[in-house]
Amino acid sequence: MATMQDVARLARVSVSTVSYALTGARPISQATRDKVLAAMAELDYQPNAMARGLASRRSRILGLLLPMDERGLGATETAFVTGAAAAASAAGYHLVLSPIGVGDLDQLRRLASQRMLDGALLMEVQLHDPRVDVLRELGVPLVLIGRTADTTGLSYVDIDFDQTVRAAVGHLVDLGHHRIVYVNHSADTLAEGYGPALRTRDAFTAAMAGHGLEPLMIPAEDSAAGGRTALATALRRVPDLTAILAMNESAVFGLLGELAARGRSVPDDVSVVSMVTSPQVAELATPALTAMNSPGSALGRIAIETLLRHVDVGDAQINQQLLPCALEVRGSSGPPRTEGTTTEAARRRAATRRRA
Amino acid sequence: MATMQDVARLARVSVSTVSYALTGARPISQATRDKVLAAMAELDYQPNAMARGLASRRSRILGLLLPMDERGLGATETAFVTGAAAAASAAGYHLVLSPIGVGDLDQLRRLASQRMLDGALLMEVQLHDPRVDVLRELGVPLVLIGRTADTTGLSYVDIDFDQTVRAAVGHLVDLGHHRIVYVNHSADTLAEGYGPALRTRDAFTAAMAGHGLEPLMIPAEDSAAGGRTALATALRRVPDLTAILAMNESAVFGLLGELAARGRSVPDDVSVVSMVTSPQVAELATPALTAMNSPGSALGRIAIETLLRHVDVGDAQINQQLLPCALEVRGSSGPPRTEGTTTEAARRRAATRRRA
DNA sequence: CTGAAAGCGCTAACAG
DNA sequence: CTGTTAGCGCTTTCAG
Repeated sequence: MATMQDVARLARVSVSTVSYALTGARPISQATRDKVLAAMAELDYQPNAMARGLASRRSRILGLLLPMDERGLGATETAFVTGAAAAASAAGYHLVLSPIGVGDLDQLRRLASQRMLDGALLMEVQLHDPRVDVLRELGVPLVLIGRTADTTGLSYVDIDFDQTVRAAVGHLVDLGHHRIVYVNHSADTLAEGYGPALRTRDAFTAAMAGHGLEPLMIPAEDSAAGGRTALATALRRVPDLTAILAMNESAVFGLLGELAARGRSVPDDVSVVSMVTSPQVAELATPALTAMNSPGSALGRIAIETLLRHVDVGDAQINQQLLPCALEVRGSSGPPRTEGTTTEAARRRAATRRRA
Repeated sequence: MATMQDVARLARVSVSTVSYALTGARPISQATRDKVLAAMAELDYQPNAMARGLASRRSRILGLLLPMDERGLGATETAFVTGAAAAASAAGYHLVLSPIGVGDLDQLRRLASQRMLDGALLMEVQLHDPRVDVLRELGVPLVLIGRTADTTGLSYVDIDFDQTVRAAVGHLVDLGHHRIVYVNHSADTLAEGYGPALRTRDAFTAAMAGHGLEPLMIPAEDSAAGGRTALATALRRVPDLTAILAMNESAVFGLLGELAARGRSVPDDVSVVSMVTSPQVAELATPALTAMNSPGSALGRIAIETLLRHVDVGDAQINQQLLPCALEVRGSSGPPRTEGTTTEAARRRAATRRRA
């Protein structure tokens, strides 16, 4: 493994010159630079990350703090990670994913106080996220993916839930739907103050009001069973509902299953629109889900760019940015049946159609 | 940020004593150790990772090389990652996930030759995986998750596909099924030599032969559409099939959707068993999928333990280990209808049942 | 524009 | 059992 000494010797310059050629921290004559670069190439030189980090007090490592629950990473999160990794790599930084949630504060504290991280991206941010306090206390720059309750002095990028919900409701209303039910995350999740659940709830209420419609939200556990229960509740409360907006990738599958079991066809009897969903997941359902596609990789890129600005200049400008999801119409949404269709009639028709 | 000097001064010992107290690389009297520990606690001391890494030529970082395709991380992979992270953390190492696939060789080369990684775990290993060559050349210890074609001199942990397939087929045969079709990954994936697809194919052939049954394998694209197409093909080739074994989490959803669309009920008309599937995903389907649960977190733990052995002693013993998946019966498998039931009759009965 | 040299904070001989 | 000290490989003043 060649060192900078070796390069300097071969190029017949001093080590500092090699260093400056590498970092560009001070001007170098073209002739010298060429000599140095040639020597580096010949020796297949790669700077030692630890030595560099020790001397410069910069690890060139950015952490992506990524709580991993048993559910895994959806395609949405993956797109985010991929976008972030590409942006970091382009800037000469390494992005390391650390499965650190709000429960692993000690681990985070260790990682940060060992000066391993030049900066951190927090995913799955909670309204009161203790990781923020830990990182601030240790002086590690950070950018949130999502938002805490109080975002003063914090940079973040997040989905524009308000606009996304408005677009989804607009799509359904344009199709002619009036009785639209919103299936959200669980009551516990709402009680915990999970931002996306709260923000979409409020956005749904506002969007429906804007169209002069009655908003009904039903919480659902993040599972197929939760979706089935939610559908039962929805049908009890609004027997003649014609559309469901869902913000719960797991529940939406149970919901579709239960709809089929009850003989309600999608989208003829009930339209379903899924929020913040990746194309890959939307295509898994039968029929494929009309969905609001999350801007995963753009979100990742912007987050890294913002973070690097903070890392490079300590007091960089705070950047708070929202990106909307784009509507992608697939098979699960369509115009409602004409008024007057009863539940019983619809069921009978569905059964008939199936036998045909 | 306190340094080791500060600790030494406060404890009235030399820096080397502090260092040895920290690493345990040489015996320390209890009294001295207590003094040092007290000083550390008082100063809230954390060793500087870069300095440590430079001096010891050990980064204490293990890389988990994890190609991220657009599909994301399933619950299976997540369990693996979580198990590995826990094991690494317990050993005082940091596990960093790097979204590096076989296409990002340059990035891997940089990471490794900058001496950032003490060792690496490779996921999604291909039969001829160039990452192995890069790491070996650079002297970075590695453990495979999966297997290359030639595994001499390589440690790996992998799923015991042979035993897993045998157990799945056994389950169906015990229920009374004879006409069992195997839905695998795509033809392209097979042609590329993707290990799990090839190994399960062969295991399926062997298992069926063991029961005196005819094996039929059908490749399917990794998507819902692929599953629908595969079902159509399967029914064309074996109109009276009673069971499907699937090794394709995406296709299995399309397959179930198509089965429902054709009025074949699961499991009454057709039993479905999904291989190497996590409980979370299995529960998403309606009915919930009988599945072979992958040993994700155990796999991760064992992989890390093996890797650390290689890191600690350069010429550690090669460890090649296979873990089986465990059968978990849910709603998608059951006894077949009695012989003689025609497709038409089954469809009619299904429709009737649904209206009841 | 270039060189010399003083560290960065820690580990690991080498001495006792 | 403990202390002294020479690096690890690089960055960054300070001089020229």
